[in-house]
Amino acid sequence: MHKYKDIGFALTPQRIAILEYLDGNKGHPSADEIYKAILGTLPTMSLATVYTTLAALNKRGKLRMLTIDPEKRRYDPDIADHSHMICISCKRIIDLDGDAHYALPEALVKDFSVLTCSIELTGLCPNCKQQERASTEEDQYVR
Amino acid sequence: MHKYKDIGFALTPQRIAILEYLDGNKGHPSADEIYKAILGTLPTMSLATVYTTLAALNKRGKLRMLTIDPEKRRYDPDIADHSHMICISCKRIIDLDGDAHYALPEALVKDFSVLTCSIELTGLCPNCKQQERASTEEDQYVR
DNA sequence: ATTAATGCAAACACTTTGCAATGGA
DNA sequence: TCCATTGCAAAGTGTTTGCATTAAT
Repeated sequence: MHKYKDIGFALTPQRIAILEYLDGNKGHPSADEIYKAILGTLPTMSLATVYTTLAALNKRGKLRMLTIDPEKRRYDPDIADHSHMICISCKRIIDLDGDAHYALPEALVKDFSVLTCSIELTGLCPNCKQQERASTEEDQYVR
Repeated sequence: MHKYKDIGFALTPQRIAILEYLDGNKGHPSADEIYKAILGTLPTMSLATVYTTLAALNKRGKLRMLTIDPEKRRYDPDIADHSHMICISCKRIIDLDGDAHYALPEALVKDFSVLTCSIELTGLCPNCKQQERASTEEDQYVR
Protein backbone atom coordinates (compact mmCIF):
# COMPACT_ATOMS: atom_id res chain seq x y z
CA MET A 1 0.00 0.00 0.00
CA HIS A 2 0.79 3.70 -0.24
CA LYS A 3 1.79 4.74 -3.63
CA TYR A 4 1.61 8.25 -2.21
CA LYS A 5 4.44 7.85 0.28
CA ASP A 6 6.83 10.14 -1.60
CA ILE A 7 4.72 13.29 -1.58
CA GLY A 8 6.47 14.64 1.47
CA PHE A 9 3.64 15.10 3.89
CA ALA A 10 1.87 12.93 6.45
CA LEU A 11 -0.58 10.48 4.96
CA THR A 12 -3.87 10.91 6.75
CA PRO A 13 -7.10 9.19 5.73
CA GLN A 14 -8.36 12.55 4.52
CA ARG A 15 -5.39 13.12 2.28
CA ILE A 16 -5.50 9.59 0.93
CA ALA A 17 -9.16 10.05 0.07
CA ILE A 18 -8.36 13.29 -1.77
CA LEU A 19 -5.43 11.72 -3.60
CA GLU A 20 -7.51 8.74 -4.64
CA TYR A 21 -10.35 10.93 -5.80
CA LEU A 22 -8.00 13.00 -7.90
CA ASP A 23 -5.93 10.15 -9.31
CA GLY A 24 -6.65 10.05 -13.03
CA ASN A 25 -9.57 12.45 -12.60
CA LYS A 26 -10.23 14.32 -15.86
CA GLY A 27 -13.16 16.30 -14.50
CA HIS A 28 -11.25 19.36 -13.27
CA PRO A 29 -13.19 19.41 -9.99
CA SER A 30 -13.53 22.34 -7.62
CA ALA A 31 -12.66 22.11 -3.92
CA ASP A 32 -16.32 21.82 -3.06
CA GLU A 33 -16.86 19.01 -5.57
CA ILE A 34 -13.96 17.08 -4.08
CA TYR A 35 -15.29 17.71 -0.59
CA LYS A 36 -18.81 16.54 -1.38
CA ALA A 37 -17.59 13.46 -3.24
CA ILE A 38 -15.53 12.31 -0.27
CA LEU A 39 -18.12 13.12 2.42
CA GLY A 40 -20.00 9.93 1.59
CA THR A 41 -17.17 7.64 2.64
CA LEU A 42 -15.42 9.97 5.09
CA PRO A 43 -18.17 11.81 6.95
CA THR A 44 -15.79 13.83 9.11
CA MET A 45 -14.05 15.43 6.14
CA SER A 46 -14.03 19.21 6.23
CA LEU A 47 -13.79 21.73 3.43
CA ALA A 48 -10.89 23.45 5.18
CA THR A 49 -8.91 20.22 5.02
CA VAL A 50 -9.64 19.92 1.32
CA TYR A 51 -8.34 23.44 0.74
CA THR A 52 -5.20 23.00 2.81
CA THR A 53 -4.44 19.64 1.25
CA LEU A 54 -4.87 21.03 -2.25
CA ALA A 55 -2.54 23.91 -1.38
CA ALA A 56 0.02 21.46 0.01
CA LEU A 57 -0.16 19.32 -3.13
CA ASN A 58 0.11 22.38 -5.33
CA LYS A 59 3.14 23.63 -3.44
CA ARG A 60 4.81 20.27 -3.99
CA GLY A 61 4.02 20.38 -7.68
CA LYS A 62 1.67 17.41 -7.54
CA LEU A 63 -1.34 19.31 -8.73
CA ARG A 64 -2.36 22.12 -11.03
CA MET A 65 -4.61 24.89 -9.84
CA LEU A 66 -6.66 26.11 -12.79
CA THR A 67 -7.94 29.66 -13.08
CA ILE A 68 -9.87 29.27 -16.33
CA ASP A 69 -13.24 29.17 -14.52
CA PRO A 70 -13.99 32.71 -13.34
CA GLU A 71 -16.31 31.46 -10.62
CA LYS A 72 -14.02 29.16 -8.70
CA ARG A 73 -10.68 27.40 -8.78
CA ARG A 74 -10.55 24.01 -10.38
CA TYR A 75 -7.93 21.36 -9.80
CA ASP A 76 -6.13 19.09 -12.21
CA PRO A 77 -3.95 16.14 -11.17
CA ASP A 78 -2.37 16.20 -14.62
CA ILE A 79 0.67 18.37 -14.04
CA ALA A 80 2.05 18.19 -17.57
CA ASP A 81 1.68 21.43 -19.55
CA HIS A 82 -1.51 21.04 -21.48
CA SER A 83 -4.39 23.10 -22.72
CA HIS A 84 -7.98 23.61 -21.68
CA MET A 85 -11.23 24.82 -23.08
CA ILE A 86 -14.09 25.90 -20.83
CA CYS A 87 -17.67 25.88 -22.01
CA ILE A 88 -19.11 29.20 -20.87
CA SER A 89 -22.56 27.63 -20.68
CA CYS A 90 -22.12 24.36 -18.77
CA LYS A 91 -18.72 25.26 -17.24
CA ARG A 92 -17.24 21.94 -18.26
CA ILE A 93 -13.47 22.06 -18.80
CA ILE A 94 -12.14 19.91 -21.61
CA ASP A 95 -8.52 18.82 -22.02
CA LEU A 96 -7.07 19.70 -25.38
CA ASP A 97 -4.26 17.18 -24.99
CA GLY A 98 -1.41 17.49 -27.42
CA ASP A 99 -3.44 18.72 -30.34
CA ALA A 100 -2.65 22.37 -29.97
CA HIS A 101 0.90 23.64 -30.03
CA TYR A 102 2.70 26.83 -29.40
CA ALA A 103 6.16 28.35 -29.52
CA LEU A 104 7.48 30.61 -26.83
CA PRO A 105 9.17 33.80 -27.92
CA GLU A 106 12.94 33.67 -27.44
CA ALA A 107 13.16 36.87 -25.42
CA LEU A 108 10.71 35.47 -22.92
CA VAL A 109 12.63 32.32 -22.23
CA LYS A 110 15.75 34.37 -21.58
CA ASP A 111 14.47 37.15 -19.35
CA PHE A 112 11.66 35.40 -17.52
CA SER A 113 11.40 32.18 -15.58
CA VAL A 114 8.49 30.42 -17.20
CA LEU A 115 6.86 27.93 -14.86
CA THR A 116 3.76 26.85 -16.71
CA CYS A 117 2.31 27.37 -20.14
CA SER A 118 -1.04 26.46 -21.55
CA ILE A 119 -3.52 27.46 -24.19
CA GLU A 120 -6.83 28.51 -22.75
CA LEU A 121 -9.96 28.59 -24.88
CA THR A 122 -13.47 29.70 -24.10
CA GLY A 123 -16.50 28.78 -26.13
CA LEU A 124 -19.44 26.43 -26.34
CA CYS A 125 -19.11 22.66 -26.15
CA PRO A 126 -21.00 20.56 -28.73
CA ASN A 127 -23.93 19.97 -26.34
CA CYS A 128 -24.45 23.58 -25.45
CA LYS A 129 -23.79 24.71 -29.01
CA GLN A 130 -26.93 22.87 -30.10
CA GLN A 131 -29.20 24.05 -27.35
CA GLU A 132 -27.95 27.59 -27.93
CA ARG A 133 -30.54 28.87 -25.52
CA ALA A 134 -31.54 32.51 -25.68
CA SER A 135 -29.32 33.00 -22.67
CA THR A 136 -27.24 35.59 -24.42
CA GLU A 137 -28.37 37.84 -21.63
CA GLU A 138 -26.04 36.59 -18.93
CA ASP A 139 -23.27 35.22 -21.09
CA GLN A 140 -19.83 36.23 -20.04
CA TYR A 141 -17.19 36.17 -22.68
CA VAL A 142 -14.34 35.53 -20.39
CA ARG A 143 -10.67 35.85 -21.48
CA MET B 1 -16.94 64.63 -28.16
CA HIS B 2 -18.04 61.12 -27.35
CA LYS B 3 -16.07 58.59 -29.18
CA TYR B 4 -17.94 56.09 -27.02
CA LYS B 5 -21.39 56.79 -28.42
CA ASP B 6 -21.67 53.45 -30.23
CA ILE B 7 -21.33 51.18 -27.24
CA GLY B 8 -25.04 50.85 -26.82
CA PHE B 9 -25.60 52.10 -23.33
CA ALA B 10 -26.21 55.45 -21.70
CA LEU B 11 -23.10 57.58 -21.33
CA THR B 12 -22.92 58.69 -17.73
CA PRO B 13 -19.95 60.53 -16.22
CA GLN B 14 -19.08 57.35 -14.34
CA ARG B 15 -19.00 55.26 -17.48
CA ILE B 16 -17.02 57.84 -19.39
CA ALA B 17 -14.45 57.92 -16.60
CA ILE B 18 -14.13 54.13 -16.71
CA LEU B 19 -13.85 54.11 -20.49
CA GLU B 20 -11.21 56.81 -20.45
CA TYR B 21 -9.26 55.05 -17.75
CA LEU B 22 -9.29 51.82 -19.70
CA ASP B 23 -8.59 53.29 -23.13
CA GLY B 24 -5.18 52.02 -24.14
CA ASN B 25 -4.50 50.76 -20.63
CA LYS B 26 -1.96 47.92 -20.70
CA GLY B 27 -1.92 47.40 -16.94
CA HIS B 28 -4.66 44.75 -16.74
CA PRO B 29 -6.29 46.51 -13.76
CA SER B 30 -8.72 44.96 -11.31
CA ALA B 31 -12.12 46.46 -10.53
CA ASP B 32 -10.78 47.93 -7.34
CA GLU B 33 -7.79 49.52 -9.09
CA ILE B 34 -10.13 51.15 -11.60
CA TYR B 35 -12.38 52.33 -8.78
CA LYS B 36 -9.56 53.85 -6.75
CA ALA B 37 -8.02 55.52 -9.78
CA ILE B 38 -11.28 57.27 -10.65
CA LEU B 39 -12.22 58.24 -7.09
CA GLY B 40 -9.81 61.16 -7.21
CA THR B 41 -11.64 62.95 -9.99
CA LEU B 42 -15.11 61.50 -9.43
CA PRO B 43 -15.57 61.26 -5.68
CA THR B 44 -19.06 59.79 -5.86
CA MET B 45 -17.98 56.77 -7.88
CA SER B 46 -18.94 53.46 -6.32
CA LEU B 47 -17.37 50.04 -6.67
CA ALA B 48 -20.74 48.57 -7.60
CA THR B 49 -20.94 50.88 -10.58
CA VAL B 50 -17.47 49.81 -11.67
CA TYR B 51 -18.52 46.17 -11.55
CA THR B 52 -21.79 46.67 -13.40
CA THR B 53 -20.16 48.84 -16.03
CA LEU B 54 -17.40 46.29 -16.60
CA ALA B 55 -20.02 43.57 -16.93
CA ALA B 56 -21.96 45.69 -19.42
CA LEU B 57 -18.83 46.35 -21.48
CA ASN B 58 -17.89 42.70 -21.38
CA LYS B 59 -21.34 41.65 -22.53
CA ARG B 60 -21.03 44.00 -25.48
CA GLY B 61 -17.63 42.58 -26.35
CA LYS B 62 -15.80 45.84 -25.60
CA LEU B 63 -13.64 44.34 -22.88
CA ARG B 64 -11.88 41.15 -21.89
CA MET B 65 -12.28 39.71 -18.44
CA LEU B 66 -9.07 37.91 -17.52
CA THR B 67 -8.97 34.94 -15.17
CA ILE B 68 -5.21 34.43 -15.10
CA ASP B 69 -4.86 36.04 -11.66
CA PRO B 70 -6.25 33.56 -9.14
CA GLU B 71 -6.91 36.32 -6.61
CA LYS B 72 -9.17 38.59 -8.61
CA ARG B 73 -10.49 39.36 -12.04
CA ARG B 74 -8.47 41.65 -14.19
CA TYR B 75 -9.71 43.63 -17.16
CA ASP B 76 -8.21 44.24 -20.55
CA PRO B 77 -9.53 46.77 -23.08
CA ASP B 78 -7.57 44.94 -25.78
CA ILE B 79 -10.19 42.56 -27.13
CA ALA B 80 -8.03 40.97 -29.81
CA ASP B 81 -6.97 37.40 -29.06
CA HIS B 82 -3.59 37.69 -27.43
CA SER B 83 -1.51 36.04 -24.77
CA HIS B 84 -0.56 36.83 -21.20
CA MET B 85 2.03 35.96 -18.66
CA ILE B 86 1.47 36.57 -14.96
CA CYS B 87 4.36 36.93 -12.54
CA ILE B 88 3.44 34.81 -9.55
CA SER B 89 5.47 37.07 -7.32
CA CYS B 90 4.44 40.65 -8.19
CA LYS B 91 1.18 39.68 -9.94
CA ARG B 92 1.99 41.85 -12.92
CA ILE B 93 0.40 40.65 -16.15
CA ILE B 94 2.46 41.11 -19.29
CA ASP B 95 1.11 41.06 -22.84
CA LEU B 96 2.86 38.60 -25.08
CA ASP B 97 1.56 40.33 -28.20
CA GLY B 98 1.98 38.42 -31.43
CA ASP B 99 5.19 36.68 -30.50
CA ALA B 100 3.67 33.40 -29.51
CA HIS B 101 1.56 31.40 -31.90
CA TYR B 102 -0.69 28.43 -31.80
CA ALA B 103 -2.78 26.25 -34.05
CA LEU B 104 -6.20 25.04 -33.10
CA PRO B 105 -6.96 21.37 -33.63
CA GLU B 106 -9.33 20.78 -36.54
CA ALA B 107 -11.83 18.72 -34.58
CA LEU B 108 -12.26 21.52 -32.10
CA VAL B 109 -13.10 24.15 -34.66
CA LYS B 110 -15.79 21.87 -36.10
CA ASP B 111 -17.57 20.61 -32.98
CA PHE B 112 -17.15 23.55 -30.64
CA SER B 113 -17.85 27.25 -30.93
CA VAL B 114 -14.57 28.82 -29.96
CA LEU B 115 -15.04 32.35 -28.65
CA THR B 116 -11.62 33.26 -27.33
CA CYS B 117 -8.18 31.76 -27.39
CA SER B 118 -5.01 32.76 -25.62
CA ILE B 119 -1.76 31.40 -24.33
CA GLU B 120 -1.41 31.81 -20.60
CA LEU B 121 1.96 31.60 -18.91
CA THR B 122 2.95 31.76 -15.29
CA GLY B 123 6.43 32.45 -14.03
CA LEU B 124 8.71 35.12 -12.70
CA CYS B 125 9.25 38.46 -14.40
CA PRO B 126 12.84 39.73 -14.79
CA ASN B 127 12.61 41.88 -11.65
CA CYS B 128 11.31 39.16 -9.40
CA LYS B 129 13.58 36.57 -10.95
CA GLN B 130 16.58 38.47 -9.57
CA GLN B 131 15.28 39.08 -6.11
CA GLU B 132 14.27 35.42 -5.95
CA ARG B 133 13.41 35.87 -2.31
CA ALA B 134 13.23 32.80 -0.11
CA SER B 135 9.48 33.10 -0.47
CA THR B 136 9.18 29.58 -1.82
CA GLU B 137 7.00 29.04 1.19
CA GLU B 138 3.87 30.74 -0.05
CA ASP B 139 4.43 30.39 -3.76
CA GLN B 140 1.51 29.08 -5.68
CA TYR B 141 2.32 27.45 -8.94
CA VAL B 142 -0.92 28.26 -10.58
CA ARG B 143 -1.97 26.73 -13.92
C1' DA C 1 6.57 11.96 22.49
C1' DT C 2 6.57 15.29 19.20
C1' DT C 3 4.93 17.55 15.66
C1' DA C 4 1.78 18.11 12.09
C1' DA C 5 -3.06 17.71 10.55
C1' DT C 6 -8.01 18.04 11.43
C1' DG C 7 -12.46 20.39 11.95
C1' DC C 8 -15.05 23.93 13.35
C1' DA C 9 -16.23 28.66 13.22
C1' DA C 10 -15.05 33.01 12.31
C1' DA C 11 -12.81 36.04 9.30
C1' DC C 12 -11.66 37.55 4.60
C1' DA C 13 -11.70 39.15 -0.15
C1' DC C 14 -14.03 39.69 -4.15
C1' DT C 15 -18.35 40.18 -6.51
C1' DT C 16 -23.39 40.62 -6.88
C1' DT C 17 -27.93 42.37 -5.73
C1' DG C 18 -32.14 45.04 -3.81
C1' DC C 19 -33.86 49.31 -3.70
C1' DA C 20 -34.73 54.16 -3.22
C1' DA C 21 -32.88 58.30 -5.29
C1' DT C 22 -31.04 60.41 -9.39
C1' DG C 23 -30.24 61.90 -13.98
C1' DG C 24 -29.57 60.80 -19.20
C1' DA C 25 -32.06 60.28 -23.47
C1' DT D 1 -41.18 62.23 -18.70
C1' DC D 2 -39.56 57.73 -18.40
C1' DC D 3 -36.52 54.27 -17.90
C1' DA D 4 -31.79 53.17 -17.12
C1' DT D 5 -28.16 54.02 -13.94
C1' DT D 6 -26.24 55.19 -9.53
C1' DG D 7 -24.74 54.48 -4.72
C1' DC D 8 -25.24 52.47 -0.60
C1' DA D 9 -25.66 48.58 2.25
C1' DA D 10 -26.47 44.00 2.71
C1' DA D 11 -25.98 39.55 1.03
C1' DG D 12 -23.57 35.93 -1.47
C1' DT D 13 -19.58 32.87 -2.72
C1' DG D 14 -15.27 31.03 -2.57
C1' DT D 15 -11.15 30.74 0.23
C1' DT D 16 -8.21 31.31 4.36
C1' DT D 17 -7.10 31.28 9.22
C1' DG D 18 -6.98 30.73 14.54
C1' DC D 19 -7.16 27.44 17.73
C1' DA D 20 -8.19 23.54 20.55
C1' DT D 21 -8.41 18.60 19.64
C1' DT D 22 -6.67 14.58 17.49
C1' DA D 23 -3.61 11.48 15.24
C1' DA D 24 0.57 10.26 12.25
C1' DT D 25 5.37 9.30 12.44
